[in-house]
Amino acid sequence: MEAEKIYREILRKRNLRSTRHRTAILAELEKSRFPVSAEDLFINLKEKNISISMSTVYRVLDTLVENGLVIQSNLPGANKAVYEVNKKEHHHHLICIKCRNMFSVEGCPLSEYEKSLENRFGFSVKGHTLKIFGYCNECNKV
Amino acid sequence: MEAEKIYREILRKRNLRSTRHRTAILAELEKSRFPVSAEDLFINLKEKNISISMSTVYRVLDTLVENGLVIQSNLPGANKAVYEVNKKEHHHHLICIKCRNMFSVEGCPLSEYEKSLENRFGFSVKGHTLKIFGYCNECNKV
DNA sequence: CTATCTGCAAACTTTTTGCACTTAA
DNA sequence: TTAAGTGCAAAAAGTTTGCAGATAG
Repeated sequence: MEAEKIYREILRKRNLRSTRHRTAILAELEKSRFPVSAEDLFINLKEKNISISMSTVYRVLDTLVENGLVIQSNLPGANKAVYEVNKKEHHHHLICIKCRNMFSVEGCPLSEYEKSLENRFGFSVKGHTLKIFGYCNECNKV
Repeated sequence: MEAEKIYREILRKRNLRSTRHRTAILAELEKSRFPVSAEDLFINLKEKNISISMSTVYRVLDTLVENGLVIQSNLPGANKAVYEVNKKEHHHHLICIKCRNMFSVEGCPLSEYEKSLENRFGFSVKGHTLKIFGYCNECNKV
């Protein structure tokens, strides 16, 4: 149960109570290769015989998002949110328009661009999201 | 009624019937400085005494999106979609986290980056969305 | 012990759908 | 004339909330 200790630690740092559900959801997000919806989480936890309700899933996700542990985003066309752990390394997403999987890529080519926006428009940049759409390596093969 | 002719033309090119509602929604989107929700459109049209129902707004938006005339997107945290005309010039969005307005910026710094993704991951890029969050010029002044 | 978390059921918001009627071409 | 568009009301899908009971610290 090393992993569980880590989550308790993370939560404690933010003055958040560490509950069975919060650690379970963090663990679940941590091990997922790509962002998942609230319902995905609900189903995954149920499969592990963790008893939880949708309202708790949403409430836990809300607190985790508010505390910067989790990132919430929306795919165009899908009218539900997806969630992923906030890896502190800034990253972006490759989204396959065939299999709908979402992959993370580290690194970011935008810092120069952001500076230019501040100069041109007086817009002070606090962050950004970049999503790249296309066909993933697997789907290209087919 | 020059403008109306233009929309009829645009629709005809795609083999879409030109209806009062389609041209009205296109016109509405065209003149909006930033993306609007289905409900915004509904209200704006009602204010102009154009009789329309929400289902028609959604159905019209769906066809316009399918035919590439309109772009649909979702802001994280807001659980509703927003729509804008698809200006063929590729552009990005500045989103003010205070006043929530969304501004368009032309130009794009990402073509080199996209090539590198194709090389590194075998991911064939078909498009991307970039949203920049921060404080707009107005909100910075306050 | 007590503030916080949780489950349930109900409410709310956004979007979709079936069907009868209307309209563009 | 007729295939496509529309309004209405109802349903679906996603998310939020109030409240009574459970739990972490």
